[in-house]
Amino acid sequence: MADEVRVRFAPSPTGNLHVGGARTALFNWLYARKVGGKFILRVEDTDQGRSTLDSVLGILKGMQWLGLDWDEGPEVPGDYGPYFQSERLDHYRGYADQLMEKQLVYPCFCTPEEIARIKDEQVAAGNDPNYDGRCGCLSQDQVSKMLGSGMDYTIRFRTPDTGETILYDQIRGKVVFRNDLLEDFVIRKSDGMPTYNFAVVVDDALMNITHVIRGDDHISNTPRHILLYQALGFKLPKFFHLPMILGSDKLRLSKRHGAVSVHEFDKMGILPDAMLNYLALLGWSLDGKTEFFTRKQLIKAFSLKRVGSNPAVFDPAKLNWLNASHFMKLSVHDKVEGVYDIMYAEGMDVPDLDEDLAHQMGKIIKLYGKRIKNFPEGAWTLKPFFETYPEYLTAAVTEHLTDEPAARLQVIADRIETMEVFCAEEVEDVVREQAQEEGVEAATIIHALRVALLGCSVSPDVFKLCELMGRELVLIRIRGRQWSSDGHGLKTEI
RNA sequence: GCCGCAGUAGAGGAAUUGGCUAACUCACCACUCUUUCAAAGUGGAGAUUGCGGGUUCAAACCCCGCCUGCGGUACCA
Repeated sequence: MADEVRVRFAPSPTGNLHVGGARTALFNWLYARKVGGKFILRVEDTDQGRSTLDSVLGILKGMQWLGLDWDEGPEVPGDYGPYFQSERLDHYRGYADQLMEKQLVYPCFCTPEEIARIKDEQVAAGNDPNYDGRCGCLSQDQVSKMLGSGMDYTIRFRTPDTGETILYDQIRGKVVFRNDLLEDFVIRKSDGMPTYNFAVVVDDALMNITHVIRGDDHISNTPRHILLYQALGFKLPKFFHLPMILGSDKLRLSKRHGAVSVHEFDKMGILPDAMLNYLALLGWSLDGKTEFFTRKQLIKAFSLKRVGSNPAVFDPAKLNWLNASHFMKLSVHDKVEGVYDIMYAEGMDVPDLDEDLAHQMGKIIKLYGKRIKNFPEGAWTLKPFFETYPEYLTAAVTEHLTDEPAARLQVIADRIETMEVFCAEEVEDVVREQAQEEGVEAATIIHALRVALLGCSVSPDVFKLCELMGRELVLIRIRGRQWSSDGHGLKTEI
């Protein structure tokens, strides 16, 4: 099992699971599932000020919604736990001590203010604003004395002054960093917590992570990580730096661009599989042609070799299109359930979902076909079928339900009432006959009828609609109200 | 400022990695059919591959310079 692939997603709980994080998680998960490795979820909560339990819960929920199951992590015990960094302090302390013994790190007593001043001075002198490593030159005596006095201190890593650190990134290739440009960086904060740069390295090594797949915002931190791996005598994992996901203005994706956290997409009616599919297309492609993937197909097709290196703009329109493709593949049964859930959640007036209702809803959904592209749309589409009167759109009434056609509908209603068999074909016959008798286009009656029935001017075949609504409801809608011809919708209620 | 990454139609993104007219998808436009709408049919437009040089018979691809965006330069991750 020495060669087992182990990858991880390591979010910091400072907010909900967001598109960028979800994509990173997805690529790790896909790779693990593809090669039969392990996918680990680790919570990086070393920032005591910003980490919250709510965020942890939100992230777990987001992962679960997407169906990105982890093999080790919160709620899933494993051999490498705990999986919260705040519970792994002993490890960091142990390795920090080890480095201290080897003189590879040193305590730094400078306050943040002093550091800022040092850097300002350096800038003023025309140098790079790097910490000058002065505490690294303190004598043993001085150090013990200051330590004894109970002063706050951080621990800094002594970076080499010469040479280069080379990252062989599996996506970008060779990236060279000059060591003299790296300042002695902090590995432990004065509150005793490790910094990110230290904790990732210790944890990735201890958890036997073989492939580090993360956002490319970490690429500049990687030389620090490599130096730490070397200092600690750990074996280097393979690094993959994924391109960023940007907003429409090519700026880092944020709330300004609309929905960014996965639960918002859930609320919009995006299906988890569609979200996964779309996210996969951001930075990865199979052949540039295939765009639709089920979860299974994605696992099968995915390859880190086909991950690109240029940032991608998040396009909600394409997400919606892809979502509709996934939605269309759903069974009627699934659509009914999803639509019902939303109707219920939205407080629409629906009876309990029994077999009859499911059957009825299924028929409507089938009739609407591709017009319904997601659950919320379905809910709003079905709503009028469960009310006495729909909401009448003024524009629709004004256009199609003026006095004349409205009057014609009353005649139609009378004929509908007396017809022997109430069905689509019969209603259509009646409407067409009526149109012919009055010498008008059937379309004008059809349009009027549609608006009378639904309140809007868009729907599938009206006659089939009638059949689904049932004679009683159709009559109520035609006769129950009068419409104002001045364009202001309803005039009176009878 | 310094260091790093990236730049192919509006967006995603292909191009056997030096070789045909730079694919394909979304978005957009037009026309058609219809009972309105539609992811229904048909067609269309949109790219000096960021810019400028160079190497070559041949450059999206290699070399040099520049520009732009982003990231790092934190006791954030």
